[in-house]
Amino acid sequence: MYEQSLEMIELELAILIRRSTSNTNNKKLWNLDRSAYLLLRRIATKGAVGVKVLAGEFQLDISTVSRQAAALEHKGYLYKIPDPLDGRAYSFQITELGLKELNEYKHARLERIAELLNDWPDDECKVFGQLLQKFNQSLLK
Amino acid sequence: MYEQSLEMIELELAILIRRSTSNTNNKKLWNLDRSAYLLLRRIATKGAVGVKVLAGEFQLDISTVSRQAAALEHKGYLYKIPDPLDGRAYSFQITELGLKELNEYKHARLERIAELLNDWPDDECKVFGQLLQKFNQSLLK
DNA sequence: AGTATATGATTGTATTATACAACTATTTTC
DNA sequence: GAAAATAGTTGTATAATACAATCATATACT
Repeated sequence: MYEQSLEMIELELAILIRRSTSNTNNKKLWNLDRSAYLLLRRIATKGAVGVKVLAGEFQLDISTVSRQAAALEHKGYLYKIPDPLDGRAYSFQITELGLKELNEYKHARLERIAELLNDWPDDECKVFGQLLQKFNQSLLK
Repeated sequence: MYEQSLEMIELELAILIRRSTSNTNNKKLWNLDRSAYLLLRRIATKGAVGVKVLAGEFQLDISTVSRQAAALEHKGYLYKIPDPLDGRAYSFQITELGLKELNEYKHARLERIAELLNDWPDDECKVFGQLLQKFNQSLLK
């Protein structure tokens, strides 16, 4: 009984990752994510930070985040602020353009997901969100 | 109310994909997946098929699957069977070694996930599995 | 104060997963 | 039997990632 749920979760997680990382379908809806989306979102909601902190939060290598942030800076979505207390350090802040892009992208994602869930009852959506959150929290440990 | 659940699902899905595709933590537990695991699993449970069918099922490009299958063949996990009716076509079948590898890997995954869910009540596990499955099905459309 | 060590960030290099395009060898259609 | 379609592979390019080396500045030690 429990074992059966476990197997189901195991399989469905594998499938979810598989479908979400194939470019074929979702193209720009699940792929910008992995790099830019959460980064922009993090900065937009919790303010400027340096790459070290970001890398810690995302559990990515610092070099990876450094490149991502540099790419976003290059696109004009982020700008660098030198740390006044530490000559080595910078933080990245989001620009107006970055905020605009972020909101458009988020909006597109919400629309797409709403479409997927359009025949789901409200309480299932609620539970699904909560369980995903709970699962993600467990992944941090 | 509904909007709030939607936003939560949207965010948590992004986080789940993010965490699952970083190499840092899970290393070999979420990364072999994307390529080999579901492929081996598919062949083990539903029998030999060619790359075209696999690519269709996984919504990947045929060339991608062709390389993945070739890699697994090279490792001795799969072997190629020429189609007796069509000189162009092959199907891949799993070897004893492939089956062994698949089971070990699956076992490791189940263990890891059981660990993550160890304090979840049975009914939450059950619902989580069902909703993941339902969501994945909606992704096919 | 001056050297050694630690730290924040970037850059070089390699790997993996992917897609698209070109190609080969067969098969199907007309 | 020629033309078109199809199964699969291989060439080439891109994106996301990690690890190692490096640079510049800070901090710690004596």
